[in-house]
Amino acid sequence: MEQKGGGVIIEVDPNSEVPIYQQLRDRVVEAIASGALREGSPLPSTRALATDFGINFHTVNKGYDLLRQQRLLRINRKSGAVVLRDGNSGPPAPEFVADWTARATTLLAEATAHGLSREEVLDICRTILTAFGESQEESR
Amino acid sequence: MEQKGGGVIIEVDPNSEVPIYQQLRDRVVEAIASGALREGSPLPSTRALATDFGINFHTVNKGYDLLRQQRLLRINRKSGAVVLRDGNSGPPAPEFVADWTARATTLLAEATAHGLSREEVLDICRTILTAFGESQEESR
Amino acid sequence: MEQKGGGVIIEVDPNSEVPIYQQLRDRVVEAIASGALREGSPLPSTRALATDFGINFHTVNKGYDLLRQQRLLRINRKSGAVVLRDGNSGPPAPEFVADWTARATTLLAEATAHGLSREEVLDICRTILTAFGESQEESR
Amino acid sequence: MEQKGGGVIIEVDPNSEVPIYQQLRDRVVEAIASGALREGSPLPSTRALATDFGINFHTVNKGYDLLRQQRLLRINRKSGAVVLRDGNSGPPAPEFVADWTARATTLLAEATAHGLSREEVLDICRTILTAFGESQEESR
DNA sequence: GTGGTCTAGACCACC
DNA sequence: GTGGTCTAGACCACG
Repeated sequence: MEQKGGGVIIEVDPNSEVPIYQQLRDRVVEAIASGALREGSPLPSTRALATDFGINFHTVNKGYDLLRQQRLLRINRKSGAVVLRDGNSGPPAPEFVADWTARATTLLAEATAHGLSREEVLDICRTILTAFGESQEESR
Repeated sequence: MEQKGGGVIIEVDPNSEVPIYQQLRDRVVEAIASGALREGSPLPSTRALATDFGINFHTVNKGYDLLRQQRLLRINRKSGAVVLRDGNSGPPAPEFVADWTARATTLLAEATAHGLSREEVLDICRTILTAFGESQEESR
Repeated sequence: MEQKGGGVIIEVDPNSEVPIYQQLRDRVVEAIASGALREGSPLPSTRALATDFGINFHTVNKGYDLLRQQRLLRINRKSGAVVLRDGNSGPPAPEFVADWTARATTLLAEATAHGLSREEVLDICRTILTAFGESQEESR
Repeated sequence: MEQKGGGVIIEVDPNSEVPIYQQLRDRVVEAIASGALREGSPLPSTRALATDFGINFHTVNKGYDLLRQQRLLRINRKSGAVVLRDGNSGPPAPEFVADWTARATTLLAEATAHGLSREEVLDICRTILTAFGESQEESR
């Protein structure tokens, strides 16, 4: 999956533990967060992306469907898949925040239990979020 | 699963879509992060916890096994399951940090894509981590 | 478990003191080392292999799971179990080498303590490794 | 467990995955291979070693028993545990060689499957065996 | 009484 | 059809 400029945005690892459709979803979410994809950006057709990755197009379909369920993607028969929202499209739904907080709690607990200090965890998070922000600047 | 003081530490929802053994793992990790469980703390025997939750002991076994794989639990034939480390047991393995950071990237991307600002995300993380810290204070 | 050519690759002894799922893991590892199984080779479905061996499919599952944990097997819902790597799939992870060396130290110490000389031990190792290499040649 | 010279020979890690009695056995075998312990060398009494390690003396007993089963240790009520043989006490029993070769096959297969080449494996084995030999020189 | 192993059989989700 | 999950119940080794 490539950008107009030629930079490859998305890659998946067929040998990874995590299912391919899940990887696809994750990479698209990250691309939206980093600004590489924005509200209204078109995504490749499922078949095009499937041949691109050398995977079954049902797998791509499933990944897209996950994104649709999360209100990040709109899928039309004629216009294909279009990014439905990005970081600048307004505040999140309250139920999303609740669900996300629960999942964040588990993830942060894992870091804490393994010995990362409060400040180390926050530093990592800051670094990740800053990287998103900088990419957004660039892509404007 | 209860503490000496009588407070229930861990609960599991058999109707959730996330597997029971996974929930068990998550709750134990959170209990370690919050200080409710510490290095050396004994966990209930698989059979005892199973009857406690009204689930099969194999399910408990699988959850405990996940924690063992993550080096958070030691399982002995005689002494049962014992917490192997907590937040004060020293720094994490480098591989863990790398893996955790990758997972955190995806989770933070999700928040960003849905419209949470950098500061909002950091505030939520701070709140969660502070709650862990305060619980640890209490349990001293 | 058989090959196309008809040769039986894997056998398991239900009366051994070593657990069946462990035997299964060991035999698969040896089959990969000898070239009988290669990167991409499909393994029988858990249920099929179970009836083949006259054992329960949960036991096969556990053996397959061990191989998955060691990054030797990929398990998909649709394509079943597939060998993830073999001797020609690139160098090992450093952690693996460290862990393996520790285990090899104990095993070689055992031979030395029982009176096998340095050269005798190396000869046995050479013979085993050569047998692996020859099988790989044949299966090309 | 210490030598006359003061050097600690044996240490066990209570937090390891591998059972303590197994670690004890492994360390004793390695000590014999390296020449730190020789035919006739006395081992500490089970109770002394147990208090030394801060473990149950039954655990030490079990470790010693494994060594007795392998004809490496003789246990008398009055004279305590004595090393029964070392690398210079003559050739091994044929059945030991057969059993050892089978276990070595599995271990070497693991290395091969993970990508270590024949020569790399042999180099590691040579290094380990050389380290044993050099220690034996020193301890003469 | 503990965990470890194995069997048997059920239902689910996915493709 | 596949694997994933859960339940139920059995026997063993260990301590």
